[in-house]
Order: sequence, then C-alpha cells, then structure tokens
Amino acid sequence: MISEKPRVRFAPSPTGYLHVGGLRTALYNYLFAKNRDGKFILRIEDTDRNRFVEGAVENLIASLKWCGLEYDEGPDIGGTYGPYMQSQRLEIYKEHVKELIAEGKAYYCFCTPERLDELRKEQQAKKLPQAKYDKHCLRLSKAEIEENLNGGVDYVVRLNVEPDKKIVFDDVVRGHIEFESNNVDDQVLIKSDGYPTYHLANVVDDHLMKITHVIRGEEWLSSTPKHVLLYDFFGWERPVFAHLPLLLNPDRSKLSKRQGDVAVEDYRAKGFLKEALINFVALLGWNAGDDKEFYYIDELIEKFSLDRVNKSGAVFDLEKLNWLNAEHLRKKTDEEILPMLKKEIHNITEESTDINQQPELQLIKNRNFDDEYLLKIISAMKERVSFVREYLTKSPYFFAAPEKYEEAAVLKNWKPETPPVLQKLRDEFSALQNPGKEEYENALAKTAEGLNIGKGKIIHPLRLSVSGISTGPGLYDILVILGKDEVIKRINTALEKIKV
RNA sequence: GGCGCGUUCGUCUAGUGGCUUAGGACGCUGCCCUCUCAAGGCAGAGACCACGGGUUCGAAUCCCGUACGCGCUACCA
Repeated sequence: MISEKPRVRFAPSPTGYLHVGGLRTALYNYLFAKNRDGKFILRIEDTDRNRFVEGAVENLIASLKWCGLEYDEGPDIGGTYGPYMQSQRLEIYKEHVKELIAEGKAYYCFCTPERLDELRKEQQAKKLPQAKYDKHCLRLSKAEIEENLNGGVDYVVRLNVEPDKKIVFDDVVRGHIEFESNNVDDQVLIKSDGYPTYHLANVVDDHLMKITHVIRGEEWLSSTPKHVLLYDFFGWERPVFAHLPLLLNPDRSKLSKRQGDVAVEDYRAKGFLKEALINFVALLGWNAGDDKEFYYIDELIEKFSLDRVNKSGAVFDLEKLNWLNAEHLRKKTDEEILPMLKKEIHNITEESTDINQQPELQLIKNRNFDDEYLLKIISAMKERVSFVREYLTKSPYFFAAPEKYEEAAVLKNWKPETPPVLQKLRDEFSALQNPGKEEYENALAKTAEGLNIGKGKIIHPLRLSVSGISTGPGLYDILVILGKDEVIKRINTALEKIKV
C-alpha cells in the first residue's frame, strides 16, 4: 500500500468557476500525486441537476489548465476508469445500490417531502438533540415495497445506519476521529430523480477509480462517517483521508464572494501571475518546515507532504499575494516579460488602467512599439512594478508624451527661474550627437555649473517635463530611452504648458 | 440546539517537553543608499503562545475543562 503509487482526484461540482479554495485543494492533490509519482485525476461531480450551469465545466477546466495543473485522467481527455462525469455513470450507481439493498444495508423510502418536512418540524418542536429520518420505510414489507415500486411511486434509497455503533477513522491531518452512529442520519443515496447524492457517488467512484487518498476540504469531515460506512458495507478498502483547513475571509468566515474575489479567473483578470497564485495558495495551510516562501511549482512538488498540512483555517491575505506577484514578476527575464507587456498594451482598457486618470494612455492601444524599445522600458521599470499592467500605469510617459503635469511636483520643483534654465539645458542637449547616459549627465552638469546652480534645480524640473510625474527610473535612463528629439520636444511642451 | 474540527505577532506561519528573553515572512515605522520612486541593506514596533486547571524538575509543546470561531446538520456539493 505504502509503496503503491497514489491515485488522487480533484472532484469539484461545476458551479461556474474555479474557487481559490478549490484551487488549493486541487493543488495539494496535484502536488501529492506528483511528489509520489502518482496520478492526478479530475472528476466532475454533477449529480445535482438543479444546479446545472452552462459552460461551467469548460470554465473550470480552463482555469485549472491556466494554473498549470494538468491532470492524467479527466472528462475531456478520458482514462481507463472513465467516464469522469458523474452524470454519465448513473447505471453504475444504481447497480451498486441494488447490492446494498439486497443485503439490507440500504432501503427504499417512499416518504413524501411533506412528511419529511413535518417530521423535521415535529422533532424541532420536541427539541430533540438531532433531526434524523425515523426509518419509517425500513418497516415496509416486501409486498408493500413491490407494490409501491410497480405503482410508480416516487422513492429514494437511504443508507441504513445501525444505531449505537462507534464509527472511527483516521485523518492524515487531524488524526483519530470518532462519531456515534446515532448522530448519523440515514442519508439519501439515490434521489427520486434517479441521480445519486454526493455521498454515494464519491465512494463508488473513488473505489472504482482506485483512488488511494481522498484529499478534500474540511467541510466534508462531518459526512465522512457516512462514507466510511459505505466502504465497509461494500466491503471495500478505505482510502486514506486528509481534510484540508478552510480558506477564510479577513473576518475569519469561510472565504466568500461577498468579501472579495474568489474565482481564479478574477485573479487572472487582475493580472496575477499563475506562479504567484500557486505559490501563495500552496503556503495557505502548508509549509516545508523552513523559512522558504518563494517557490516554483517544481520545488513545491519536491517538498510537499500531507503530514505538514496545518489544521486551522487561513485568511486569504491579498497583501502577501501582491508581494509574491512582484517577486515572481521580477524573477522573470526581460524577454519573458516582453510578450506579456505587448499583450497588456494590446488589451488595454479603461477598466484595467483607469484611463481617465491617465488620458495619455488612451493613445497607446493601437500603437506598435519596437521590441527593443519595450525591452529598455522593462529593464528600467522592472523593480518598480508588481504587475505587468504597471509598466503602463506607472510609466505612461514611455508610451505617450505627458498631457498633464503632477500638481504637487509642479509646485515643488517649478520655480519662476526654471524656464530659462531649461531653455539653456535644451540648447545644450541640442548640440549633442547620439547622446548616452554620460553625455546627458555631462551636459546637465555643465549647464548647472554655467548657471552656478545645484544640479537638483535642473534634474527635478527636467524629470517633470519629460515624464509629467516625479517618480520613476533614473532620469538619465529615461532620457536615453526617450531619445534626444523626444526629450527636446517635451522640454519645449513643458515650457509652454507649465505656468506657475 | 446536536455533532465534529480548530485556537502562536494585524495576516501567513516556525515550533512535536529543556536549544525560546517564542524564530521567519507580508504589512507597518525609522535609518542607509540616492536626482525621485522603487529595489536592496540595516534597525524597530508588534504574540502575557484563547482562558483556567492539572501532569512534570521543566509546557506554546502532554491531559482535562471553559470560552470563542468555523464546518456539518438537505432528495446541495
């Protein structure tokens, strides 16, 4: 068993998108499988017809693939234990449940929803410790059951839980866990529409698909006794269980839509790198026992183990995700960033950059920039950005001449004596042939010296003239990137436009 | 309400009985670097290890109780 190569699965229900909590579950399954040279399987738990969402499966798969979590078997690629959509396995569940019924381990129930409702209300009124089905239909005779079945009466199949038993199992992250069978309800296994419930389907499929380790969210811990019972009733070996701690909102409630983004596609749209998202989410509930925080997925695969998974929920902290994004982005080569920048330029929208704040970006969208030029920008801005998008928003002046000038900087750096100084400098620059950093620097120094003023008196207004703002890469780097003609043009524009 | 699980700086966490005056990271503050902003370096604030009892020569670490939080309690997953 231990030497066996594990087979694990990620089994989401297709609700429309991949939740980051789901991503974490998928990732741990993936890391565990790859670490042990096992198989990672995707199975779609679409047994609730009321919750059917068009395109949900495709969306889920797209997000999973974007993250790089390739599975070995799944609905779109098949595999030896398919199909991998539960809605396509209905007959399998029915056959298995027949077995259980024949052995008295499950039974038909013809109770109407109305009776169930009443029963529940009654139990609540009596303040019974727990609301449970009363096994009413277990007492039906064979003949009565036959009659109902033949008469086409709606029915469900229920698990026959024996009273007064201890149900025990071990969980890799939580240890030994015990439940009283008296607290376990006679769970519905087959619904009246013929579809199985999660509890039946996941056990049958996990067994048939030879799943060795069930790694899933903590919300399943309470229903694990039902699953354990099912394994025992079928006479099947139980998989190893590992229940993962939940991902939390800042207020420590279960991570939800209401308090921010929860879908992987949201983070993708915001410009997060998949490397950062994976790295971040991996550390939410697991660590290697050392101080390492920056990981690539290969290193995660190498280091991951279930016994280092934490027990308590983790708050999804955006600040740290931002930091990791910046770290991963900086680690990329300029050449790797180039196509990303080009894509960003191409896809620029009002939403993504708040063009209203930076009207000059309006002009960028359909312009083409030389790779060589973009590479220079990347090199100059790399350690100043956390997102690819910020190459545009933090240094729009590389893409279009400034249309307005930062007010605070104007007030601080643009004095009555500034215009003549810049005119002098402009003339000095005009005389240069193919200037590089040093030439600009020398020319500026010479101007300052000639005027008998500090270099700062020129540097700051010049930065403002060419960029419109007061922050950014070294001034001479900016000048070199923009080129002499553009620099002179911008000085002239500034001299015209900036009035104090 | 019942059942289950959890509880170390604001957040993610290290810690598996003495190495701990509880370590790291994000964020925050200050300093250095510097034409600005970053990055980087250094320093700092920040946790009576939820609380109360035990066990032990010794407990964040083991046991019990309490509180609080979360999950489940469906013909949803």
